[in-house]
Amino acid sequence: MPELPEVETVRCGLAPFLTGRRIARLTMRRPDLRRAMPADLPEAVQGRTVKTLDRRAKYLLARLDDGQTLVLHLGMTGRLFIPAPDRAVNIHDHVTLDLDDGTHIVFNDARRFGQVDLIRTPAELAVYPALALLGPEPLAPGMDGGVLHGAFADRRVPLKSLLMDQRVVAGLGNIYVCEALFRARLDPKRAGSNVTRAEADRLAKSIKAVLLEAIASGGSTLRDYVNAAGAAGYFQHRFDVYDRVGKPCPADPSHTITRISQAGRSTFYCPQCQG
DNA sequence: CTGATGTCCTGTCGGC
DNA sequence: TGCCGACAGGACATCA
Repeated sequence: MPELPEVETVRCGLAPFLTGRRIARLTMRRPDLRRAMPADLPEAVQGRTVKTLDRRAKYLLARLDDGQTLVLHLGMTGRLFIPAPDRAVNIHDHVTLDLDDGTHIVFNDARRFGQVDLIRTPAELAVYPALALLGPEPLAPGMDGGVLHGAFADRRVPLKSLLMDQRVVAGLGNIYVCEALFRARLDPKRAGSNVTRAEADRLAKSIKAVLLEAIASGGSTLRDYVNAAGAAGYFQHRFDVYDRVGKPCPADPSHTITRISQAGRSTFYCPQCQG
């Protein structure tokens, strides 16, 4: 579900509530997500104070005062939010957090593709596989066309798949890959190795632009995503190509947005503009 | 190494 | 209205 802009929106919304607060209680209502949560998670974090809530790619990292890191990934349908006072407990509320000031936070994930894990030490954090293999943050100052061009060299994989690969650039998913490729007017089927430096520059700028705009809009809400307060984002109204099969191309209304399948996922693009 | 496919799980939507 | 299949924002394993 949530790609980088949605995760960043959640982080911004929850950080003020979590930062400096002590975890009074963590409740595991259902530990068997895609990977099981550690059985001793509640005891391990109880009484600890959250120093910061950070984001790496699509992962949220709550740094605790004893050197532990609580890792959360929202998968496809995960939500992390502060429920309204009258909200009833839902069967997909897998973890709840109670903070020392009475704040209540819910991790809800219908499809259970998400992840909640505890990294016990900084040393363990440094080698945690899911994080250690991640490529550069797309919004980092150093992430430019040169980085992409280097990562694309000798790769015959299509651009779409390369950008979905979290080792190439970390945090993009199906929506923003499609949107960035359209903005850069690049064919999703193009092999990485024949992308020029100028095209890579264009792509890097397009990725940054679409992510920043999406973050400014509070992310995208298709089915499940909601921000920290449980509200929907707005960026879905500004998609150029994603989920717009048969609709006119925003750049030239005489063209039609088309859907193809790449690596088992839908790709939306304009065959003329991105030819 | 590559690229395609399958898998985890539940919900929703469109078509009949 | 009800049923059924297709599809869904991620990440990873497995296969040829």
